[in-house]
Amino acid sequence: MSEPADSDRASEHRTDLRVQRTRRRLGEAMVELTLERGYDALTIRDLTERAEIGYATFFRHYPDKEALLRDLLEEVLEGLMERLEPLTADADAALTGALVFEHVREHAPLYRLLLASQPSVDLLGRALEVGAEEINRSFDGREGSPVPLEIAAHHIIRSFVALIEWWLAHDMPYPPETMGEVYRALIMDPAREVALAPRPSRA
Amino acid sequence: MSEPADSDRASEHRTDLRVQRTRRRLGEAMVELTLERGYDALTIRDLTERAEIGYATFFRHYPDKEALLRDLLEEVLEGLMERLEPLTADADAALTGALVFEHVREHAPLYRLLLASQPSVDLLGRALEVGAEEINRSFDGREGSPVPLEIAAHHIIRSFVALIEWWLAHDMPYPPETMGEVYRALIMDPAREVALAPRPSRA
Amino acid sequence: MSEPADSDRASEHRTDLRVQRTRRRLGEAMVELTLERGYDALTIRDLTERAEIGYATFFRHYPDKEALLRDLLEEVLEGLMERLEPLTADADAALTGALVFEHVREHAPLYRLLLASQPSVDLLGRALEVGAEEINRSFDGREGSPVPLEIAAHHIIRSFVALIEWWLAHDMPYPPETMGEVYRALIMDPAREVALAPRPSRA
Amino acid sequence: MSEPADSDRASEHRTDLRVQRTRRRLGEAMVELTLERGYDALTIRDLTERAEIGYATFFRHYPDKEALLRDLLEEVLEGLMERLEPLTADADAALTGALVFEHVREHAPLYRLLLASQPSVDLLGRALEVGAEEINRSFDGREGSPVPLEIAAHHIIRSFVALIEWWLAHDMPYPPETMGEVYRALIMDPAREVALAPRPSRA
DNA sequence: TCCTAAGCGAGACGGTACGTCTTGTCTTCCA
DNA sequence: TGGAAGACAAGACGTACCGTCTCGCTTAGGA
Repeated sequence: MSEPADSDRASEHRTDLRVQRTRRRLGEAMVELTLERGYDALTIRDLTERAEIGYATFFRHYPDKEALLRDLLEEVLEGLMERLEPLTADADAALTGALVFEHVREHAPLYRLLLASQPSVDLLGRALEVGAEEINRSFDGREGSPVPLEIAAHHIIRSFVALIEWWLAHDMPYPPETMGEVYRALIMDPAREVALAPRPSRA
Repeated sequence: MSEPADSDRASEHRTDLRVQRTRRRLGEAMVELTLERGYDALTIRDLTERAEIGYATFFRHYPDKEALLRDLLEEVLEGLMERLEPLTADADAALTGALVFEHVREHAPLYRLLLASQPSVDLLGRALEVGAEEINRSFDGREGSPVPLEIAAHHIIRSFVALIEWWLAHDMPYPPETMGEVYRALIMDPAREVALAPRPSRA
Repeated sequence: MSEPADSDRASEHRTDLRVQRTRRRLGEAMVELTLERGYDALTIRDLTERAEIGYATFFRHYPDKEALLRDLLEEVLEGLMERLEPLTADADAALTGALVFEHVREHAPLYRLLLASQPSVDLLGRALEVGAEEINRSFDGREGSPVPLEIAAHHIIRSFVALIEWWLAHDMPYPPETMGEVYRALIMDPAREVALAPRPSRA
Repeated sequence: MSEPADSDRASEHRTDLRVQRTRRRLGEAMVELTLERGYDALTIRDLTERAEIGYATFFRHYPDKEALLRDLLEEVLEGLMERLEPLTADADAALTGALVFEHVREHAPLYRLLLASQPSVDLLGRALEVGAEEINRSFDGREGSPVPLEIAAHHIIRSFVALIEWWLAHDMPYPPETMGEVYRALIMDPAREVALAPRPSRA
């Protein structure tokens, strides 16, 4: 159940079992090697040797290293974005935050990959800008305050990710629920208070 | 006058004026090209061509691309660290924060370079860990709270940098003083409250 | 009816009509493409595309490009060798020569293929050495002369082929009979005179 | 004295001693390996390994394998063409022929290379067509005969080369003078007689 | 007439060579 | 004599081709 849908990754070759096996091996090699030696230092030859496939075969599946990375992260990034959406003004921050941390824990290797490869290919960054914009809209129309709204939105998203990074780097020492509380206390509640003067009652 | 102390950068060639000229040109080329095309995409050949020096000459001054980067950023990173130190529990957050933003504005190109090259060579990251540790120590001994101290320290540092990033990316639309206030309201005050004293019960 | 005996070409697949069709198409593609672009430049993919058969199917019939070539040329080479045999010392050179040119004209495409592929796969060369040896034997025992017999034999064969090459390259501008005469006058008669009898002193 | 002018081979790099060394090594490797395994079978990697230079270095000197071949053969082909020119109707065939065989003997390895690479890159063939045309012109205006002039010219050139081929393949068993006589007796005199009815007196 | 063996198209795959590009070292040349 | 120019080794990249293989579909030709 943890790897249910290998089916929809890339556009072609969907049916052949060999194709799935090759791509799975490449993905595993990518995760392992990126965490061992860093994304940039990886050679395509390294990947194919670790995956035990032919060198040229790599290019039959992906045009370059980054394409494989995207393919691997696409799914988890979508999952993250879905769970980030509810971070609107009114939702229960601790709860929705905890759900994100749960998701991170379930896909820890891919999240580590996402963060380790961030520098070269800023997949995360571009996704987060979308997220920030969304929060910006959801807050919009509320009463102003000393802190501009767009700054608050950006702050929420970036600080959240920094929290995730810290959590993974320290091997998830607290449960997702605790991290959700931390998120609410340290990030979401202050942002609400400061960017939207009267904090909406959570009933 | 603006760049008086070229003296201590690298180990050799200290006296020759040509050496200073060569390094200055390389530094300028690095800043320009990194902002144009990204740090990773830069070739040493690109740098030497833009700087109008011989290809091999580069290696007489720096062992690789990263060494040039370090040389350029060393100074500004030190300046940043100095201004980050006062961010202890009791200092006036808005004021000390504003000083940091002032420093950023004065060295905007180098800060852009610092942030643009962040992925590949995490100079900033390692510096910030030191900063976080420092904050951690300055907070230490205080009374506990729902948010672990180390998380709060990490959060303060990272969120601050994210704020700087946003400010630079949006071409510094607010004055440093305003940004200092934002920093205090959005980051420092909440962190103090939540990590150093039992938050008032919300029930 | 024009190609009745496709039966003995290769060892297997003898009965199936589809096999014969596939091989015929490959042969035609080989002839066309070699004359268009040269034997060496041909890709097996080119052949199968022109022949409108599957790529892998090629290898079900021939282990490599050269095997197809051999298969195509085997028959015509045998025909050539048969017609070269009578070129002994005493036969009527003009007549037997003309028979060879007739054979060339009848199988002009294959002879062009033979000559165009000569460099890479010296089928012709090895066949001709056999021919030269045969002539050598047929001349043997005759009286010596200023020109060593083995040289004369080699000369007869090679010059003959050069004549054929010229004739094909210029689109057979003379009838086989004329070429037979040319062969006799330019090659065979002089060789006889010079290798078999003491040439009259020119002093 | 046998290899006096390495200086003018290709267009650039003329002065550097390293360049000359590299090219000399590549040339030697080309000659050795072509005679060992054939021109077509040669890999650029083979050449660079035998020459003990880096793989990529090859391409700094020649765009491909054929360019190296041309560079090597340019000089000797010119020498051959010069010595082929005097083969006009009136020159002393045995003498001028002998000069060609001398040239071949002096540059035997390069001539072997020329003949071994003939298939793929018909340097020789194209040169010889020029030679044949020249002979054609020099004969022209003479009285006709049963053998068309253009055929005779082609025959002279091709048969001569076939003679050279035989001589090299059999390790030059006769001296150049003898081969010059053979050439006159087997090729030139008959061609004169048959293509230009009254042979011009040589006195 | 059916049914079984085969030929066949499609295409994934491992492997190898190519020609290009970049890095860092080292040598040659020149001012 | 010291710095600029650039040749060089090493090796990654992405492309092209070869020859092998497996999977299903179709079809020939014997029962």
